[in-house]
Amino acid sequence: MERIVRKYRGKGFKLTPQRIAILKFLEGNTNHPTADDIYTEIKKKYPTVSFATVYNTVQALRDRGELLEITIDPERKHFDPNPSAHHHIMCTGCGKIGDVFFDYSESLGLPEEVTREFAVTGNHIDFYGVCTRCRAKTS
Amino acid sequence: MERIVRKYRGKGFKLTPQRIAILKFLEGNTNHPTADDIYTEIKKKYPTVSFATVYNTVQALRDRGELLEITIDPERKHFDPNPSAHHHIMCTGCGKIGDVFFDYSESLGLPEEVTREFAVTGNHIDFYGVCTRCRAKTS
DNA sequence: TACTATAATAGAATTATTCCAAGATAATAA
DNA sequence: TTATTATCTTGGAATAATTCTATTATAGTA
Ligand SMILES: [Mn+2]
Ligand SMILES: [Mn+2]
Ligand SMILES: [Zn+2]
Ligand SMILES: [Zn+2]
Repeated sequence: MERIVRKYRGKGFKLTPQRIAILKFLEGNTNHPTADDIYTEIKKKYPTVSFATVYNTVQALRDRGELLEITIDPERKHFDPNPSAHHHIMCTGCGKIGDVFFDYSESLGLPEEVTREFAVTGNHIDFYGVCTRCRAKTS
Repeated sequence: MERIVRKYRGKGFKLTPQRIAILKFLEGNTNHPTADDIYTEIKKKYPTVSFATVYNTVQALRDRGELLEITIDPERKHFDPNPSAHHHIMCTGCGKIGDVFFDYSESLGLPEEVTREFAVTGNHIDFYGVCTRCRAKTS
């Protein structure tokens, strides 16, 4: 917690109790929570917290490059406190999202008809699969 | 149009005028339209068409593997009448989505810690970039 | 301790998408 | 053809995710 406070204080990022709670929840979190996941968690300690605060905070973090919005799930956005370039895999059974830490950049050259039209700035791979637990169920 | 009718008739896919109009609009369409794009277009000829019909139809097509739902745009779903495996690139300026026809499968091996947990079934790459027109504007 | 820019909040508004019940019609077979 | 019926279309309501707004509160700073 002290680490978090130290990291953000004095960077123009105002640290309120709600924000600190959100930052603590996100710190090292690899579950790729939704806005509702964050809201539900913070509400335990701050029952009056609002969705507006959750969205405001993740937007502020996103704008500072501290957090990524993940689009792999067609139903809703998921948030990732790890802003380093990496990819994701989602279980088509339960929706669980896992990390894929591997840099494929070297392999992702684009056809000339694409580079003629687009100046490429980034990429993200969505993998799909079935997790261990879901395989156990179905079999 | 006759080709479309021939393709779907007798496959348990009931062909109504609205559906034929949607199929015609999608046929060969590489613009990755949203539900609203489809609705707006069909409404020109069938002013009473509803969003329910648009969504019902794209769902029916999706379930038959004739159409893909694209998640590259965090704001809304886009639909792609080309169900063959391919990837996409979106302009971060105007949102335009282009196709990337290249099979990267060979290069997308996954780390063992991932394959230990997930049985991989598919992948899709989102590329980001800036299109020609947007580059012209900004410079 | 006072000041002020910024944040938190409730709730309304917006937007995308799904659901539902009633009427309409495409496909099929007599 | 015509009758049958499963499926589709439709308007509108319902849901769900996200954003906006006006007001009140407060963190950081002087
Ligand atoms: Mn991640
Ligand atoms: Mn495409
Ligand atoms: Zn699973
Ligand atoms: Zn553009």
